[in-house]
Amino acid sequence: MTQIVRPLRADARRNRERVLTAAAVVFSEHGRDAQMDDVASRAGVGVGTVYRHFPTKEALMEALAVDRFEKIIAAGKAALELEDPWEAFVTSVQTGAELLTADRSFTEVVGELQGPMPLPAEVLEDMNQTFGALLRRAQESGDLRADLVLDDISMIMCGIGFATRKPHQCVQAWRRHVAIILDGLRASSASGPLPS
Amino acid sequence: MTQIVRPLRADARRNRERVLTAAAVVFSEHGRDAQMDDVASRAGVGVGTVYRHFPTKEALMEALAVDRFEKIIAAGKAALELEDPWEAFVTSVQTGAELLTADRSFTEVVGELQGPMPLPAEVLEDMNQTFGALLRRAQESGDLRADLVLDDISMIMCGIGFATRKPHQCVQAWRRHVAIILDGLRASSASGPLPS
Amino acid sequence: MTQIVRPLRADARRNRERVLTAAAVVFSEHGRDAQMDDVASRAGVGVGTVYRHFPTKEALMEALAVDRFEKIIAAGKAALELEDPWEAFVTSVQTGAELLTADRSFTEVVGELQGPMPLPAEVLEDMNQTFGALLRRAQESGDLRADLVLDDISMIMCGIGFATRKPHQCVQAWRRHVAIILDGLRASSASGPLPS
Amino acid sequence: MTQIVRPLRADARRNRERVLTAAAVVFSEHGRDAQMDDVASRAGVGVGTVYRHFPTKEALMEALAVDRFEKIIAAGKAALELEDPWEAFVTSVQTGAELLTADRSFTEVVGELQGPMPLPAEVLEDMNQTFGALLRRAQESGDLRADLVLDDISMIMCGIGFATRKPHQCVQAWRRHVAIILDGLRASSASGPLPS
DNA sequence: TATGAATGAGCATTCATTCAT
DNA sequence: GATGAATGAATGCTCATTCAT
Repeated sequence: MTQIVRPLRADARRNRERVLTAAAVVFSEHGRDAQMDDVASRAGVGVGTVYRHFPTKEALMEALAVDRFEKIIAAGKAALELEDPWEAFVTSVQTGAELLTADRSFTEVVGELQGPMPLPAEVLEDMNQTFGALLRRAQESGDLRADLVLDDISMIMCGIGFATRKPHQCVQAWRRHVAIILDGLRASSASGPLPS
Repeated sequence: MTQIVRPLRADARRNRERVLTAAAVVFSEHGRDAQMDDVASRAGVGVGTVYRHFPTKEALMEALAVDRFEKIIAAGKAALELEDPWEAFVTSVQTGAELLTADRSFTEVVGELQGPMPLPAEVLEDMNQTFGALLRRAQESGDLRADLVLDDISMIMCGIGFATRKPHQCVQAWRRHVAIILDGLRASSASGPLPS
Repeated sequence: MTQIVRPLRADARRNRERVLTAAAVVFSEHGRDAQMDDVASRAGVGVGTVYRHFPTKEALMEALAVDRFEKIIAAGKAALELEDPWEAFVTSVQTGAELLTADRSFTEVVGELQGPMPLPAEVLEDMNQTFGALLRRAQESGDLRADLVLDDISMIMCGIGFATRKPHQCVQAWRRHVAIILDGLRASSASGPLPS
Repeated sequence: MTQIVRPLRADARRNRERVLTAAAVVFSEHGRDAQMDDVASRAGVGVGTVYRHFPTKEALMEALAVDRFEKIIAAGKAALELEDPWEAFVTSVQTGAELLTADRSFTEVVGELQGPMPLPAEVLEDMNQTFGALLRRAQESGDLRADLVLDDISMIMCGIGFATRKPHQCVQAWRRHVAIILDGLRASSASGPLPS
C-alpha cells in the first residue's frame, strides 16, 4: 500500500516531455503554422507552461529538432556496433531516413528554422563524430565512394526528408529514394569523381 | 470592329509579369512569409492590382510554381532532342536541378503549397509526357534502371531542391547530390530491385 | 442639391483625427493601460486603421503629446501678443496649466513616455523659442525673478500637471497651485537666489 | 505561556522587510511595470512569499507608499520641534521634498495608485495632525499666507515629486522648484487671495 | 510556511483580403 | 482598371495570481 495519495506533484520534467510530445504532433500536422495554444491544450497544460519550458515558439521548434537529431545519432551509434562497415553505413542511413520520414514535424521544423542547423555545439559534435566514423569505416573497407564527405550526408538526409514531404503514390516511396541513393553511394557505382 | 480597346490588355499583361517577377524575388527572400504588400510594392503596383491578377496569395504562389515547372518542362523537351537516351535523361535531371536550385523561391513555394503538386492538369500532363518519354527511352536503351517510375523522379527532384535549401559548405553542393543520384539511377548500379 | 451621395471617401486625414480624438478620451480614462482596441472602437474604425496611422501604441501616445504641446505653444504665442510682459508670462502659464489639467490624458501620456520629452526637434525648438521669449521679456521688465531658466518652467508645468492628477477637494485646486507658484516667481518675492 | 513560537514571527517580519526593500528598488527602476517575480527574486524569496505578505501588487505598492509617508510624517514631527514656526514649515517641506525625490519609487507608486491617497485612516490622520500643526503655527506667526489649506500642501508636494520624474538639466532641479514655491507661500508674497 | 511551477485571461501587433474612390 | 486605406480575425507572448508540494 505504498501508493497513498500523490495527487499531482510538480513534475516539471514530465510536463516538459508532455509539451514536447504534444508539439511533435501539432507541428507535424500544421507545420510551423502550429499554434502555441494548440500545443498547450494538446499537452493538457496552459500556454504559460509551454512558455515556461520554451521561451519562444522558435525555441520549442529547436528543442524538437534536437530531440530528433539525438535519436538519429543514437541510431548511428547503434549501427556502429555492426561488424560490416558498409552494412553499418547503410543501416544508419536507412534508420535515419526512417526517423526522418516517420515524423513530418521533423523536416517541417528543421526546414523552417533559420540558419543551417541550430544545434547545440555538443550535439553537432556528437553527430559529426558518429557519422564521421561510419563514413570513414565504409570508405576504408572500399565499399563507400572515397570522395564522399560528411556534409554530403547531411545534404542527402535533408533531401530524403524533404522529398517525402509531398505525398507520393506509395507511402513508403522514400525507401525507393534511399535505395537509389545508396546504390549511388557505392564505390563501384561511381562513374567518375564527385564535382569539387 | 473587334479591335476596340487592347492597350489596356497589354498593360494588364505587363502588370501580371511585373507582379510575378516581384513575387519570385520576394518569396525567394522570405519564403511563404513574404507579404503581399511587399510583392506589390516591389512590383511598383498597389496591392489591389496583385489581387486582380491573383485572387489569393496561394494562387500567386501556384502561378509562380507553374512558371517554374514550365521552364523545367521546356528543359526536358530540349533534352529530348539529344540522340543518346541516357545523356538526354541525365541532362534533363541536371538542368532541372539547376533551375530548381537557382531560384530558392521555387522550393519555398512548392514546399509550402498544400496538396501534392498544384498544377493545372494540362501542365501536369505535359510534364508527365515529357519526363515519361525521357524515362522510357533511357530504360529501353538499358541505361536507366528498369524499375524506376515517373513518381520517383519527382521525388528525387524534390529531394534535390530541398536538400539545397540549407546552406552547405560548397555552394554547388547540389551538383554532388545530383551526381550521386544519377550514379544510383544507372541500371548497372542497381544492387537489387527498388522496394515495392 | 450639391449633397449627392458621398458615401465614405478615403479621408485618411479625417480618420487620423478621429483616432487621435478617441485616443485622447481613452487614454484620459485608462492612462497608459488603455487598449488599442478601445481606441479603435471609440474612433469607429478597425484596429488596423489605428496601426496604419500610428505604428505603435507608443507612437500614438507621442502623437497625442505632440498635439497637446502644440496647443500649449499656440497659447504661449497668443500670450506674446500682450503688451505687458508679466501679464503675458502669467497668461501663458495659466493657459498652459489649464490645457494641462483639462485633459488628464496629457500628463498620463507624458508621464509614461520614456525619456525626457519625446518631441520632434522642431516642436521642441518652437516651444523653447516661444517660452524663452516670454521668460526674457518678463525678466527684462523686472517682473520675473532674474535667475529663472527655461528648464524651470517645464519643471513647473510638469508639477502643475501631475499635482492635479490626484483628485482634490476643490476641482479647480490647480488654480491655487498656479497662483502660489506665480507669486513665487515674482522678482519681488525672491527671498534669495535659486539654488544652483 | 504566551511565548510559544516566535522565531517564525521574526522570520516573517524579516521577510516582509526584505520584500519591501526589494520592491522599492524594483518599482523605482521600472515603475508600475515592475513585475512581482522581479520583486521576489531581488528579495531572495519565492513569489508565493511576496503574496503571503501582500495579497496583491496593488497592496504591495500601497505598503510602499505608507512606508514613505511615515518617513515624511516623521520628518514633519521633527520639524515641529523647531522654535521658529516658519522655519519649521520650510524645513518640513524641504525634507519632505528630499524624501520624495530621493526615491523615485515613491512617486511612481503613488502616481499609479487608484484613488486619492490610499492610506490607512490612522496614517492619514497622523499626517493631517502633523502638517496641520505646522501649517497653523506658520500662519499664526504671520509668515505663511493665511488662505493656505492642508490640501494645498499635499498638492504642492505631489507637484514637486512628479515634476522631478523627468530628468532635468540640473540633478537637484527640484530644490529650485521648492524654493520658488516656498517664496510663493510667504504671506508677504501674496499678490492676492488664492482662488476659491 | 516557503516555494516556484502552472495557469490563462489579456493585449499589442500583423497581414491577407476587401472595397470605396 | 488601379489604388491603397480600412478591416478585423488571428496569434505569439506576458504576468498577476493560485496552489500543489
